[in-house]
Parts: sequence; structure tokens; C-alpha cells
Amino acid sequence: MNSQFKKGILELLVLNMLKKSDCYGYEIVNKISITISISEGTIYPLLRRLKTDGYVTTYLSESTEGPPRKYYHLSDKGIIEHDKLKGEWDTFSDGVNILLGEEL
Amino acid sequence: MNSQFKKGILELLVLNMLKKSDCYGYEIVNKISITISISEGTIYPLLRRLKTDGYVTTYLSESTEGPPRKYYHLSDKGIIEHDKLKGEWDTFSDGVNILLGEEL
DNA sequence: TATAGTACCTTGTTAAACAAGATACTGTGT
DNA sequence: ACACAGTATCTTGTTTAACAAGGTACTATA
Repeated sequence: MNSQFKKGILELLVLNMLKKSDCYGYEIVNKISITISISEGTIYPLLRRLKTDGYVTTYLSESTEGPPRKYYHLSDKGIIEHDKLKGEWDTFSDGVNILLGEEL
Repeated sequence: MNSQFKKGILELLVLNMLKKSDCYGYEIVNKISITISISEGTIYPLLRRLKTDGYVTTYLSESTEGPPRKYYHLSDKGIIEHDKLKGEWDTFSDGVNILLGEEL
């Protein structure tokens, strides 16, 4: 998997997951990596950035299956950021596909 | 335009242009930036990398409109790299769209 | 002569993904 | 009691590519 392709997109994918429901980090890693290979060393720092930027809030929740889980909840600011990023991704991927599809 | 989104993709876009015909750097910048904003400071180093990696060869050609143009020609190795990157992009963008489209 | 357009290049900065670790809790098998 | 797998968190240092902001130099027009 080309690591460079993921730059910036993983943030959108995480925000998109959180828009549907609160999630914890390990869960996010596992769900996304079914489709796109990612590592914990990528997601945990990303989640920290999202919190620093005010896009998410966090809370701890006990688990019977291991250590406590840190859940992430999308803030109003995070929803705005999600929608903005989603629009940018659509514009960008359309642009790429136009350029790739242009005939000689 | 989100700079992060472009990571790795610009290489594919340049290889894709060169697969159709030889081009010079300034031309590549102008054609791509109709659709996706890019700067010369990105493309010239990228072209240098492509040459270092053996994906392109170069030759100079006089111009009546300014200084000589450095044309880039895709090598066999470059064609292979193009096709590989194209496949990775298709897989990746499909994956992103699947994840973004998943229902709650 | 000076400005705009063409065409090349470089340096230093920034940002994000990653590998490779560390820590610690729960549950299962021996 | 002990080891191990699975769950769950985190950090440090490295790598890579895009970018801003410059510089150089040629042609053409005013």
C-alpha cells in the first residue's frame, strides 16, 4: 500500500467513522485496516491531533476484554471539518480521474 | 487545495502525461494546474526523482518562445511504474469511497 | 530599459505515515 | 503459578513529498 496516498485522507476516514458513532482507537485501526492498511503508530497520533484541534472530545470507558477504552466523540467543529474535507476529497479525486482519463 | 492529498498522486499524474507524449516541465505544471493546483517547486524536484529512479530520460530542445526546454520521455521502467501506481490509485480510491459510503 | 511571459532550478520548512518499540489489562492453557 | 495471545493505550525517530520563496536567464513587446 502506497503510504503517500494516505496523507490527509486518513483524517477524513476517521472523522467519517466518528460521525456515525463514537469509537475507540483500537476499533478505528481495525475497522479501517480491513480496507486500507494502517498501523497504530499512525492512528494514535492522528487522534491526538484531532483532539488538540478541537475536532473531537474523549472519555474513558471500562472494558471486560482488556484495559479501558478511550472513546472519541465528534464535536460540532469536527462535523464542519469532516464536511469540508469530504468536499475537498471529492473535488480532488474527481480532478485526478479527469486527468488520468484525458485522451491523447 | 489540500496539499496532503497530493502526496504520491502527482507522480502518477506526471507519468500519465508522459505516457501520452514527451513533455517539458513548465508544460506539465501548466497542464496539471488547470485541474489541480501545483507549483513549480513541486514538479521540478519530482521530475529529478523520476530521472534518478530511471523512469524517464531527458533531452533539450530549442524554443523560439524562451529558453531551451527540457523534455522528459517515459522509459520502459517508467511505463511499468505508471501501471503499478495506476493500479494502486484505483485500489486506494475505491477503498476510500467504500469506507466513506458505508452506512451506519 | 523595463516589464511580462517563458523556462529552468534550489533551499529550507512542514506535515503525516510508519516502524519499532514500551506499557498494562484480561483470559486461556499448562 | 506461569506463559502466551488478544486487547488497548502510547511514544520516538525516520522518511517522504509538497510547498513557499527565492534565484537565473532567454524572448518579445512597450
